[in-house]
Parts: sequence; C-alpha cells; structure tokens
Amino acid sequence: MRIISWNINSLRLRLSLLKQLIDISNPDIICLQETKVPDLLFPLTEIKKIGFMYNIFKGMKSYNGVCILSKYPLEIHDANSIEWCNKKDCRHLAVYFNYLNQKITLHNFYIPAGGDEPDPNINPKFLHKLNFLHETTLWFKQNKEPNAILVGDFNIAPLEQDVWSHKQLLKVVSHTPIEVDKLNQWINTGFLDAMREFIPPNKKLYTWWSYRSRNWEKSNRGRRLDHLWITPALRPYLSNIYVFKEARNWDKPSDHVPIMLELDQ
DNA sequence: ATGGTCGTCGTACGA
Repeated sequence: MRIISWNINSLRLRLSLLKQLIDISNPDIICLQETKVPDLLFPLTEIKKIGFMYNIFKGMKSYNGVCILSKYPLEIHDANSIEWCNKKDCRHLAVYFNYLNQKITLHNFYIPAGGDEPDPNINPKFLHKLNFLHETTLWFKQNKEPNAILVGDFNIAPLEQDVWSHKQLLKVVSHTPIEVDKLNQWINTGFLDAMREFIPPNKKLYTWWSYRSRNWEKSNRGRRLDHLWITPALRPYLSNIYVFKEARNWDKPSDHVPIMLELDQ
C-alpha cells in the first residue's frame, strides 16, 4: 500500500507531472495540496482515466484546495465537516480506507503558510497558522483513533536538520520555536514522524526548495515542510519512505516534491 | 546582498 503526499501547486497546470509521478511510483492513494481548482472545474475525467476511480476534492478559486485520489473505495470521515478557524478555506480532507481488513483513517492537511512576519500580534496570517495548529491539536487529543495516517504540507520544518541553516532560520516563519513547539504538541497527541523513522534526525532532509533561487540544487537551501505521520499501531507495517527529490527538476516543477510512505504486511 | 520566482487572476496577492 503506497500513499503519496504532494503540494502540487496547481493540479490543472501539472496534470502531466502527476501522471509522470504515478508512472514511476505506482501509488494506491495520492493526497494533494494547493490544487487551486474549484470543485466544478476539477479534472475528474482525466484523473479517472489514469486509474484513480475514487476521489474526493475540496477546492476554491485561486487558493488552497486539497484532494484525495484513490484506486480503492474511500469512506468519508466525520472530521471532513470541521471548519478550522471558522473558515471555509479548503485545507483538510479525511477519509477511511481498508487495509488488511482494518479500517485506517487518512487525513490530508494544508496548514496555513503564515506570512512573513513571525509575530501573531502584527501578522494575522501567522496568528491564523498558530490558531489552526491549536485547534487541530485539541481535536486530535479528543478524537484518538488507533489506526491513523496524517499527511500534508504542514509549512513547518521542526528539526534542526529539516532546514539548511537552523541558526539563520530561527526567525523565519516555518522554523520559529513557537510554531515548532505547536507542531510537537500536535504530533505528541499520538503520532510518529514516519519520515524520521527511516532517515535519522541528524541527517539533512528537505521536501521544498524555493522558486526564488537561480540554482535550487546547487544552493540547496531546502526545508522539510511536508510530513507523513502514523499512529504507533501502524509502525510494524511501515516498510519504506521515499522523497521524490528528482521531481524538483521536472519541467515546470512544483516547489514541493512528492513524499511517499509504504505499508506492507 | 534583504534580492529572488512562481500560479492565478486580471494588472495584486499569496506562497
């Protein structure tokens, strides 16, 4: 069972890259963020044509947007109806899927980026990011499920080795102590950082490289903004993790690369 | 050195 998470930064613009990703990785379920497509314009026919018959999507004009594409039936989760921070901004979808006769919950999140200024008193976007994390943490504290997977673009790089320079990014939104602390509180409601189960925390690991760089690969100023979390009950089944770094060099790439987790018996 | 580049919408704004 292979599950991919990818901030695709426009689904319609990068449909051919999605096909390319499917060709090289043969995933069962794909969680996308920043689809930037309203539901009425969702490319459902094309997605079905490439083998994903069970899809749910929540999009809006211009911004945000998430979807879950699956080869196998999905069941809608109650958490789908939550309006985080009382906004209808299409940042979360939750489903159940069946694996080895067990029901597994899958959450796909697109956490607010938070703007530039890391001060919630003067930057409402950063305040929104912190409030969003506060609400999700509370909810997951109160709604624990033994078999759950949480993926997405969290827009936070928590560890020192999740950024190119811990020192230089301490006051840069995505790596400030206040948001890292909030992310840690969330994961401590009962999840494991699946990527770091396979790539040790003392090794650099990035999933995002800014567009604002002449040569992203040479400067290599990346951050690990995208995450794969699992509950401890699923740890015995976790067989592999993959970061598709090569996707950053594809034609007209997203600034995020896809990440994948594999479950095996 | 405090820039730089995307995508979408419509000539600004969010990332």
